[in-house]
Amino acid sequence: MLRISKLTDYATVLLARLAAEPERQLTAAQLAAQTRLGAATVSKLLKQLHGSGLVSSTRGLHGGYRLARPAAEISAAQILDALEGPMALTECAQLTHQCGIESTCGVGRAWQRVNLAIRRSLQEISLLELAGM
Amino acid sequence: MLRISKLTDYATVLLARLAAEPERQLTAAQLAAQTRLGAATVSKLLKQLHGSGLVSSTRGLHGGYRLARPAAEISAAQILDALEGPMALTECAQLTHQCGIESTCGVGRAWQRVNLAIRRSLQEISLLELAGM
DNA sequence: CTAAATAGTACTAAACTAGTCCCAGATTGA
DNA sequence: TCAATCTGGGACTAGTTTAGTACTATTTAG
Repeated sequence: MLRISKLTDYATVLLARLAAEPERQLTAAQLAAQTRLGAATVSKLLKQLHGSGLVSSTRGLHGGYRLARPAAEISAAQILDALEGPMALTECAQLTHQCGIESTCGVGRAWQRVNLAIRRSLQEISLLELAGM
Repeated sequence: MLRISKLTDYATVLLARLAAEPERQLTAAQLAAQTRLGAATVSKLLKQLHGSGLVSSTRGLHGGYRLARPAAEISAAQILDALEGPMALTECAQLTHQCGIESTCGVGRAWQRVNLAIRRSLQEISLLELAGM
């Protein structure tokens, strides 16, 4: 159903929390408590978000996470990219794929257009809006 | 990665084939041969497409499938709905869901907007275009 | 040195996807 | 009426993906 994974959804919730208090640095445990998600899951997600540059972190005692840049500068597309990799609606739309009927079906190319249209929609929505701010 | 399933992709290929010869009635076996997809899979997909009203069928000898209406009047959104059910980007976006943090997170509502934006994109693309016609 | 954090990796159970198969119902032609 | 050729509707299985957990290493403040 053209669904994003739960984890991506969770990640958005976490980012929204961070966006709500941009000056503070929140630990994974704090975020887990606030969102009622599993601590291990939250931790994993934050690592991933850090890996893709959406949040910055400080280690050690009194460490934690915060947004790497203002919420207004983080788009839904970037969040999806961070958690689900570069978007490709179909396998045909990926560069490496060879489906055998590609030359005759012409459908692959069309999905790419759909892809692009969706991507544009996603780029126009910022974390600010996702967080309801 | 915001991916549609292979089956949906296949279904589009099948619909494109049917769109290419709207006057003929093609059997599942013929379509399977033309698209090089498994006969059983093609059969299953066509049943599904029939169930959701995108193709019409006639049983018995010399039976087969054809588009239920002109390709121009079938949208990508309808195809996705037929195969993947009503689109909902997240579980939060579904009516029946209760996630416990919904009231505070506000994210669910935002995904619905994204949902809508994507849906509009999909509605504007017809099978005619998907088939490259 | 120790406690509190993040970083990284590995693992498991559950859910979903893709694909196949079988048999019942419908229609046609001999 | 009978047999052949279709679709219709399930059930079933293997494979893959997702969600969630656990464990260990590393960093830092006090």
